[in-house]
Amino acid sequence: MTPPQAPEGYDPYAFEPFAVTVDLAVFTLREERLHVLLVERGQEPYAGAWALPGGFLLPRESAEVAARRELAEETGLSGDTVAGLHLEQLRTYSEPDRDPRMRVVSVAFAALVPDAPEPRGGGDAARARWRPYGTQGAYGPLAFDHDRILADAHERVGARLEYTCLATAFCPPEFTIGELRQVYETVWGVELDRPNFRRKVLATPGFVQAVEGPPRLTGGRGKPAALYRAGEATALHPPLLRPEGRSTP
Amino acid sequence: MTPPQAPEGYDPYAFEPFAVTVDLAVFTLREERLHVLLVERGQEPYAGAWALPGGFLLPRESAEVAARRELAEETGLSGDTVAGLHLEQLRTYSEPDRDPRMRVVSVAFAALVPDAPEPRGGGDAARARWRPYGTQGAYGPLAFDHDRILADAHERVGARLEYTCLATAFCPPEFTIGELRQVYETVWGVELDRPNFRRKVLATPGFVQAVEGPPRLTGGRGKPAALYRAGEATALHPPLLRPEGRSTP
DNA sequence: GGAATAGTGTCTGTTAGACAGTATTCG
DNA sequence: CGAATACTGTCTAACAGACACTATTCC
Repeated sequence: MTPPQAPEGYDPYAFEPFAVTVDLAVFTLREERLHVLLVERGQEPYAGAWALPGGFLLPRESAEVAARRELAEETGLSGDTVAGLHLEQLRTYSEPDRDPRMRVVSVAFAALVPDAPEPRGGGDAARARWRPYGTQGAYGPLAFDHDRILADAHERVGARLEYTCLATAFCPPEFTIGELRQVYETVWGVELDRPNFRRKVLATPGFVQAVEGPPRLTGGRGKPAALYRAGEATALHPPLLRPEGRSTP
Repeated sequence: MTPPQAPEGYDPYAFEPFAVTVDLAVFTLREERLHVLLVERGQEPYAGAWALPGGFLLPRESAEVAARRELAEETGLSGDTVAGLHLEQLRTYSEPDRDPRMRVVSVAFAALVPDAPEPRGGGDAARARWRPYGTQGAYGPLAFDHDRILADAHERVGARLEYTCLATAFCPPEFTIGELRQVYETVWGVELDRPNFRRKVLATPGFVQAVEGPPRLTGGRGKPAALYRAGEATALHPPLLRPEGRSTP
């Protein structure tokens, strides 16, 4: 809400202040593996641990704006590039002790990046690295409750692939059906039947649209594949369900 | 995140403080119509306007705990009852000017209540009323950005009915298939084929389980219907899609 | 009996899944 | 040539949607 029971001339400083931050689970596909962007913490608490990128909301920023700003800072990508990326609010984490220093409420986002340039640029980006998803254990548990946030983000992205055209957000502007299938296979961790996947995608109006021009070789082997662009549709009807059949409870 | 770039001994009071609140979109079914719980504001801003119930997070409360506390306060329901209700985090609204008084970040929740006792009890509950959903216009626009939050909540609940067993949260502990169908029809605003709906529900393992005992008359007419309880499943596979085919983009 | 609701059975067009087979490219 | 990938076609079992029909109750 917004304070119905707040006293009339209530004092903004009456309560212990809350800090509000954004945390980002940024996914990309590199070498047929799902990768996530992590930063190494330089200071306590959790100094030396890996964490999701993120930061404070500035005084006149919404969480969405702050998330895009942080994304640009951490990846070194241009503002224009970041403006076109898929960014989706996940949920808000507000357990009182999630940060030992003070009360921090964090709005988590999931972002999808098509290609994966190694983070570069000044400042924050210097500490950011792409890490294969699922191997966080190799880097020790993430700082704060970021393991939980990351797991939630992965589950959400997997579920969104079923009902939306989100998969194209992982692909470059022009892509082959095989590359699109790779997105599903990599995120879901399953193998899909190639002919059936192709038929399903092409039968869904607005999912992809053919691109004129010469086909492209995939990995140097096999027949060159036709190219497609993302279509106008955002939702998938009927959905493209995961083989096993797990959904978001 | 949680401050990676915060200066080492940073001062929690350095920034203008953010207030953090919860807003609740509480739905119920009364007389075959979807109703939402609204409160009438007694003070500026938006004095006299209707608003979603909600309130500030207490210093050591998570958003979920605060939401259940507010729900109990506004409805007059017991803590035990509220503990069993379906409560789902929607998203967080953080536009800088959503509250003219100060910076307020609000975590919105959607809640589903099976029966609809008129709100009673002291304090806040006195101002709360059930209002038919879709007629907010008759009461003027809601305060703050609550029209938007309410619309988002409705869309989310509708989408969740497709993929989860959520519909049983609108029903009393024992219900008929017809009552369950009413939930879908009312929230979606469509008519469903009775035999097909029945077949689909009974064919989904874990959605409902039969209850021994005598059937119950529905509305005083027709054949008494068998009773069911909510099953163990939380997800619906395959999903029960809306006839038209709109999903969550 | 008429109206209303619960419940059963049946038909049909669509679709998902499996899989055989052809086309094109690289080494 | 073999291996790998793209693409086409076909078969089958399952399912959604439509709808006819019976059963049980209140008026």
